[in-house]
Amino acid sequence: MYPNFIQHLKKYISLTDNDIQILSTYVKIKSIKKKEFLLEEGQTCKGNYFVETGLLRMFYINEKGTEQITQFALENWWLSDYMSLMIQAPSKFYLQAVEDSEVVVVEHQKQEELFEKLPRLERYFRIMMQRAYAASQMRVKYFHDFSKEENYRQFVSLFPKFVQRIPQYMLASYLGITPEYLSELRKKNP
Amino acid sequence: MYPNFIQHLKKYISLTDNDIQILSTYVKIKSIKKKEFLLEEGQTCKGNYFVETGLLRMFYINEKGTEQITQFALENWWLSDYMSLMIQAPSKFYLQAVEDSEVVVVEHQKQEELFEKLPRLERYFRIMMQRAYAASQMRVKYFHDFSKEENYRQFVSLFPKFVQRIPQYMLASYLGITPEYLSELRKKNP
DNA sequence: TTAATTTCTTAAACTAGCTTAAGTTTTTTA
DNA sequence: TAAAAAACTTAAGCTAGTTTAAGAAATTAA
Repeated sequence: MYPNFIQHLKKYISLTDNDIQILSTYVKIKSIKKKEFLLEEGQTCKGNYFVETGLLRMFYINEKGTEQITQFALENWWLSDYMSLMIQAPSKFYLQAVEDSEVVVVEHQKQEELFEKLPRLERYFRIMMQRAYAASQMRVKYFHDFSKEENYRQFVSLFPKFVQRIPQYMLASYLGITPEYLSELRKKNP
Repeated sequence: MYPNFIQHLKKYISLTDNDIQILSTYVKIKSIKKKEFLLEEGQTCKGNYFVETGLLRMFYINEKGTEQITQFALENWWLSDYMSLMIQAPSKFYLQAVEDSEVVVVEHQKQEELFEKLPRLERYFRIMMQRAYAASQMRVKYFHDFSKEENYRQFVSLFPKFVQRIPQYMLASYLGITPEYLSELRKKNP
């Protein structure tokens, strides 16, 4: 059903077959096609999403009306608008599939019940949130540290396979540069 | 001893007097003077720090040799280099007191034992990490969304009292602008 | 396999924010 | 309370990255 999800859980906490059985009644799997949305601006975020297969992006529309991508999520990553999810308030973000994807959904309402049944999951999610936060602390550093050009070169050399899975204008948006400037950088030194 | 810390915990989880007694054998309080360090570049981060009173900052030295502040932590906030803490590798960051401060220290070695004794703390830290990550998701948005000038005006109007506690060059560093440019912005419209 | 749509490129004019350098004001220390 | 150190200001010249506009190439749908 969702082998990556189960394997991922087992990397951080121990789970019996019975635990997994219980878990299965609290989460569901959802298939979404490329360009479909899990969340749109103005909606309240309903769930925390684990990418079983595929690729998601998080973005918002800025005041100029252009998409600003803030995150991607590949296989084995969690994605959500955690502020909207936590306080159950309308989101400014969109969550959308970049490729046809399978996601494991933990709905907000079910999450508390799930933690009561399987308190060990608090530990798993504590580790996930700490990892995500640690990554975002590093990202702030890179963001300040490097020029846009250096940021681009760094990204391409660190994640070459990922770069092949997304159109160039999405990479530009994620890096916070215009597609025109990215094009210039590639011409200069591909 | 650390009333803010205990009160903060009790906002998120229930704790008996006995729990608090156990807790007290796993954490310690540390007084640090203005400009003293909790962590310096090259050291491995040894603890997670809760600001009982005072004000801390996190920064690194960039390739031009200037300090780049990435975070501040006021009363009731946690601060650490979570990547260094998690993987116990040398840090690129400094953690320093901006004012004389009292911090509650949860040492990395003790943390796992503490979670075994008081598993409920996993929940508390899960919530703390989720809050921190949610805040950082919003911060990425503001960072992209606003010009440096708008970012400055936003910050000052949201946190006027905080702005009074830090020197201007630290605010400039946090906002990612030069002190000279900040000075110009203030002249234009204070 | 053609048309429609989406994505990418080129180049020139422009601007937000930086650099440099010198001077002034405020805070800390002796 | 004087001297030293730290923090802030001013202004001119500069550059990384944007904007605008038009066209070319690649995907997708019919």
